[in-house]
Amino acid sequence: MERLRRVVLERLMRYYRLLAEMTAKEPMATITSAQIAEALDIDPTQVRKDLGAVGLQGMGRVGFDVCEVCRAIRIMLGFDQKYESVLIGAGHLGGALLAYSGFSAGFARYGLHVVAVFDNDRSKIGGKIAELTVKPMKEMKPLIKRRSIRLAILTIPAQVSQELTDRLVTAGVKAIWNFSPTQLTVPPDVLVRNEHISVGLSEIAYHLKQ
Amino acid sequence: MERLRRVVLERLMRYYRLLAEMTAKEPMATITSAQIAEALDIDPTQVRKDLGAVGLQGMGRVGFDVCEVCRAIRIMLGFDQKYESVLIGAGHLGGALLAYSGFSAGFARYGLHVVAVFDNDRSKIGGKIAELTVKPMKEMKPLIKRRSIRLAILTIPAQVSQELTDRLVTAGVKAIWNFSPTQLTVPPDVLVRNEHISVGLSEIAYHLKQ
DNA sequence: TAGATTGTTAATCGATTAACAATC
DNA sequence: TAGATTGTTAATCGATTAACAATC
Repeated sequence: MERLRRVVLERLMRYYRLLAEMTAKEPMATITSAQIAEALDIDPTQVRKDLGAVGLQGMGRVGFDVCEVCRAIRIMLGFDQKYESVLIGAGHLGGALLAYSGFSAGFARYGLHVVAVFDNDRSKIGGKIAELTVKPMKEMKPLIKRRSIRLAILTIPAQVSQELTDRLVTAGVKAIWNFSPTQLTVPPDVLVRNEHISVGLSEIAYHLKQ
Repeated sequence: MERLRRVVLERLMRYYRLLAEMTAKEPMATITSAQIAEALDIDPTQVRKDLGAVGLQGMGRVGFDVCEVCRAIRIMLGFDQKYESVLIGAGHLGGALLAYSGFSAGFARYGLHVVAVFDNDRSKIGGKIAELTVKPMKEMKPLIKRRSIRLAILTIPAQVSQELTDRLVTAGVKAIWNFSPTQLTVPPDVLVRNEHISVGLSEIAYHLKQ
């Protein structure tokens, strides 16, 4: 099976969330590509292509089986597995993410579990955010190795994020969810997913300026 | 001048941040497209095209004047103007964004200022987050009209976000920075910028699954 | 001048959309 | 059967990259 591209993965996630939302409102057995396309404002052909890419087959005149679609996406994207992760940076944003990760409707339903929080700030170490005690950075590497953790979430200031990244990679981390507003350098087998929130401001400011 | 596309705006923002970061470390008068390209891992031609799109001209054998580049981007993207905005939803994420918006190194340097926070939750109303007092939703519309606010930041649960959006649009808002994990419907003159953080999880989970 | 860098045109690449036969 | 929907191939569109003459 060919490796799925980023845009496809993102659309699959949207389909998945849409179906979860729709079935929560009212149960439904099947859905057509046109219905999905309309709800998400994209082309129906695109939807069929994407669903085809995860091995799904629709039924002529009926559409796709909702349960099958959800199951296929869940398996293809890996939501059926459990990913333990560490959060680096116990600031406001870290706290917000941790709050989401905690309950079942949050990140947990995609398999993500934060098992520890680390920070350099002495005033934060020992404190609690969302059930977890903030630990000093020096305990980071041993814990990652001991629990074979492969994902780290970065919510620290830009200045220290590259140095931290190097340490995380050395410790064995294979994916970094980067909320620091900076570009990170990593080996080719490590994935960095950037969530540079302020990038969105460019579009907003430009629109409001017009 | 042709309207700039989203990808171009996002890259311009990256150039801007990169230059801010680099000049903070050590002052520099000029920079080449190759230097920018290498730092951000993109093609040098792309950089020259983008800078050309904001009216900049480089100098043969020298590159671009750093100050000129920053100034042109700042003006083109509208960072030199001031945008008053309201934050809807006084939860963890709202608090995190507000914390960023407060100080000078945060959103303020892009012209964004949050002037009020609203929430439906009675236990939150009257409380303070980052210097601002949380206000009840019914005060939202009058305030938006009175101060001619054109931007709203949405950090509320998905269930109520469409209804809130309709009210915001009626009140006169022209751009919505949407952190709710849901698709919003708005008139064509209103911009919605989605920051669906969990979309990033699709890429991460897929990578870790391999 | 020689050489590095720009600016621009052309070529490539990939993603989206259109068309339509196959299917239920 | 008739008609709606899929799955696939072809066409379009846009974005990225390559090539190279012009410039300082």
